[in-house]
Amino acid sequence: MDSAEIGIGEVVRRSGVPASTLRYYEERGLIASVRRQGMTRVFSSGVLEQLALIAVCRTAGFSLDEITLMFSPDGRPSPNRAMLAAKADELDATIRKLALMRDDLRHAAACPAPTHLECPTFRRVLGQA
Amino acid sequence: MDSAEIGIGEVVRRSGVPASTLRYYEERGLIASVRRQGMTRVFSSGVLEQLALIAVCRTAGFSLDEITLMFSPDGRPSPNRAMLAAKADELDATIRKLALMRDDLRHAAACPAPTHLECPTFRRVLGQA
DNA sequence: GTCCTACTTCAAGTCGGCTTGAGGTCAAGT
DNA sequence: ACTTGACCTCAAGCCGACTTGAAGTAGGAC
Repeated sequence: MDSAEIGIGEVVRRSGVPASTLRYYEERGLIASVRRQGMTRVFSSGVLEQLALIAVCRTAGFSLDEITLMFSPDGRPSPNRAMLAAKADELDATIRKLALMRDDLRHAAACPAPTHLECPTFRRVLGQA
Repeated sequence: MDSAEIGIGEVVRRSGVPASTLRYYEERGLIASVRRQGMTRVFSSGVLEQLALIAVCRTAGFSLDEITLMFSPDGRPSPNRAMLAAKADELDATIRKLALMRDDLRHAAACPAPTHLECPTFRRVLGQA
């Protein structure tokens, strides 16, 4: 088990996520503290992984509401398999666009042509969107 | 050449981007209308490709300011090749995370294990963030 | 016992990215 | 001449995701 209990300060130190954001996420139901010790929150160390997961989802463009629907506050995926699969497909389309874009950026960084929008390499990405 | 001139209404119809957003983008310097006809804007049809480019960049998580720096309002990439290459690298890292995440979502949609965070397949993504 | 530091709540503020609304202009149709 | 509809400007509003600030508390070191 990696269910060691850690305080909010340690979560901040180890995750880089500010305390204000942790409280906000808890309020929104994205994470949960296991209990209170006096007034202060006690988290399971598993929250660090949940935070990583949330960060990746945010990068992927999902809103906090969407993430809440995808994963319960204990970090387990939602039982709604269809939704997860749909999100995976969404993500897959995004990834393909971004890969083209990445290639085009590299090309743009290298290619000296002034009329870039007429360069066939560069134009590929535009057909996708 | 695809420098046909089109009105804002046609840009809206063909791009799906609302007129308010087009005006906002113009104000921000992301796009430019070639001239005014009376009071109304006239765009080059190339603006449709610029809008597609902007949409992809937004999906990639770039801010309007970043996009402004990367591409001039006529759609040509910024002369700052180092920045473009850096953005490409950034994007590449993002793509790798998203690809892991996509695989994990698919796995989560298929895998019935309740203790998902302990599943090795699922945990890969967390090491990356 | 009182000082410090880490924590707490709650309301309000900020920022990016648009959207909305009021009020005006212009060109074409009837 | 007048209405309609597409466009305009400018200021204000809105939403998501946080951040900030004021005011309070719990627990340990001295």
